[in-house]
Amino acid sequence: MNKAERFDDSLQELARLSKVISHPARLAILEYLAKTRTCISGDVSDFIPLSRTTVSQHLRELREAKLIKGEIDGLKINYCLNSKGIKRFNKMYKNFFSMLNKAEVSC
Amino acid sequence: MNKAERFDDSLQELARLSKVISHPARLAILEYLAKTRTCISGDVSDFIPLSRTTVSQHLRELREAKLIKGEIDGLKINYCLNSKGIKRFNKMYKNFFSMLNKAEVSC
DNA sequence: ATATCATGTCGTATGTTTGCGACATTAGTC
DNA sequence: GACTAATGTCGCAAACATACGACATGATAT
Repeated sequence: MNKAERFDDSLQELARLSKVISHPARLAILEYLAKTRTCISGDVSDFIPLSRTTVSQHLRELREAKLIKGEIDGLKINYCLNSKGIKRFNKMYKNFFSMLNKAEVSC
Repeated sequence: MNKAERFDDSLQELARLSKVISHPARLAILEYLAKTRTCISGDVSDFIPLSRTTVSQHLRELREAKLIKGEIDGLKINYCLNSKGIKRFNKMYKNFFSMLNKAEVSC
């Protein structure tokens, strides 16, 4: 039933990345990491009103999408924003939307 | 089980809009409308490799998110991009990501 | 009025995401 | 080595999204 593969690669990737930021918990995690630039470890879950398990899964999705990265530091893991991945996303987004914005609209 | 309401309004709205563009069919529809600036009616479904029913549902989501609008013209409906809604989305997106990009990263 | 065309909505099957408790793993501490 | 702390992974249930056929609606043409 998944017919996504019928579409263009670039559309698919933008869709995939958009899906990653389409959950408020994941946006909240990104926001939190932006604020605490010292990339505090997984006590992200103290800040986010969800169980540790759930936060851990959201962290994984963000990591897999390369929007954040985690560095092991003994027992803890320091998560922080992955500027490279974020820039890549921004570029794809901009690309798509500048196309939309340039378009003439006739109704 | 939906705990989304625990999050900030602005995060929720950005998440909601991101979800709308998180499906390649919906991106393809936006791209198509950008190309055929004459906002051809629902023969969008001839272009998109999905059934008319499914396309109609995707159109509705785009409409509800104010990314496109439809104008009834006799029997047909002319869909086209809703620049206002698109700009609003762009603004929210930019807002959020400029915050991320300004953030210092220390790992 | 009835036939037809362009659309939309409903119902439903199947797939995906979310949230979480329970268990597993791995690093330091005594 | 046994203990605890910080994480991660598994497995399941509930919710949500996707896709589509079948039916409903509404405009226009004959």
